[in-house]
Amino acid sequence: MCGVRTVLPKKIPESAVRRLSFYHRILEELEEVGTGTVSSGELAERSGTTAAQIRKDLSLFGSFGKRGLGYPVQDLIQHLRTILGLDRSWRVALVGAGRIGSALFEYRGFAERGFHFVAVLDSDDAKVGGGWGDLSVEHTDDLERIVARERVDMVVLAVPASAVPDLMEAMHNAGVNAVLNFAPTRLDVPEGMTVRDVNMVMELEALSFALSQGGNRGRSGEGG
Amino acid sequence: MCGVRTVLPKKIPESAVRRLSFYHRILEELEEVGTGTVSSGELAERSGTTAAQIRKDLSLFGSFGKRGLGYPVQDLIQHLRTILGLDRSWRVALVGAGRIGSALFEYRGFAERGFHFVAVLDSDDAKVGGGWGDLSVEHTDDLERIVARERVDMVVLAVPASAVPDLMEAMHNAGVNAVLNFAPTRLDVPEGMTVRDVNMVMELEALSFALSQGGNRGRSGEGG
DNA sequence: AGGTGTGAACACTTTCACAGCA
DNA sequence: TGCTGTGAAAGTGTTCACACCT
Repeated sequence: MCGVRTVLPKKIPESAVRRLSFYHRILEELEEVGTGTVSSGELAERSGTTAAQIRKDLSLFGSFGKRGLGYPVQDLIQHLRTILGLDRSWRVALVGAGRIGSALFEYRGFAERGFHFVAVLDSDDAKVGGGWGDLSVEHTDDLERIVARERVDMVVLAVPASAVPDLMEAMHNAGVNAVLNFAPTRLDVPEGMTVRDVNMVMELEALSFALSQGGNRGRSGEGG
Repeated sequence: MCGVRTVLPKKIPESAVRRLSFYHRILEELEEVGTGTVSSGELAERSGTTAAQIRKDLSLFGSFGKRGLGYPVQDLIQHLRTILGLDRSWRVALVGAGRIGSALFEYRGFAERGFHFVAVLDSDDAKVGGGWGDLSVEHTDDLERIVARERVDMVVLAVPASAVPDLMEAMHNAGVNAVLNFAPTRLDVPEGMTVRDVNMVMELEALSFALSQGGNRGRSGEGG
């Protein structure tokens, strides 16, 4: 009872979480190559941040390194998994069976990381009943029931902006408190729910801005 | 020569650009309803920020409002269009004709905003020659030629991570300096090129983190 | 020597508060 | 009076620098 522990009494910057997620990915690559230990300097080089940043980010959660040596790759991966909640699998419902929904549904990257689709919903009667892999499309009217039945942890929301408010309420009632939103609209987020927005048009507009303004060059991206 | 001008001698926070993009969208909705003037307070309410934030953001580019009144909706839209580079259309090449590429290609939201696909590229010979709308898929080996021929302004990059480095070099040589990257890897961005990353798995991991950590609730999203 | 962990300095963003114009 | 535009204050995130451990 005095090994390294994952403590968390501070508030964690949004940006730090994104970086941790990225470190995790890089560490997995290192593990595959058989690297046993890695220094913050080397991780920095590979992730495009600074060594200090990495040490700070990790120190938000505990002391995982050995002075003079660096971080043991396998241990650190395991710690990051625990921190990020990747040491379990997540049950995800896809709401919106359109083009984007379809692409997301078929994208293998999600399942690889432990995010599994357990239901597909749409409000279009013509789509309801259709087969998507092992699943068949159900009606959004039944959202609450489906969430309960499938023990849904998260929703991927790929519907038109106009459909969002009603669905938000339904999800809230159903006890869903994590949503990945592709609708180009600002959600009214109830207490206790976490929402992340992915808005590809806005990303293109940021590029358009950069090209138009001449300045503001170089990396400006984020991890949407 | 003393009307409102769009000045830009400062450096613009990344976050401000994203918000401007969002204000623009809201203003268009207001215009449709026939609103002539809007105050920073009202815009704040609709966009989920604060009035001060909005005034600061806009003041980075000029003085578009009238004291005691607010901002004239139509004028402000026009100004934002100019600032964001949305007063013209952009020629976009899609590199990577897989599932995600396909969904992006068929997504109407891009064209509505003036982003037009003018070429589709892939490295898979089986896909080359296939018809995508009016376009036919071309080989990534010809990237430089295609960029020149089609006067490509931006690339949407939807390829596996392993293909990225070579393509980055080709794009750089071709003079492309805006890339929307869907590959889950950190690009090495040459001077003068702007890259924005969209990484949906990382977004899910952020949700996973939020659910796991109990704390850190409420909106945490961004505009991907 | 080598590299972590961390308080303190710094830089950047957001919020406040108010002068000034319609 | 109402609301913008903006310096100054507060807050947040990043970088520095060094004590400390191996």
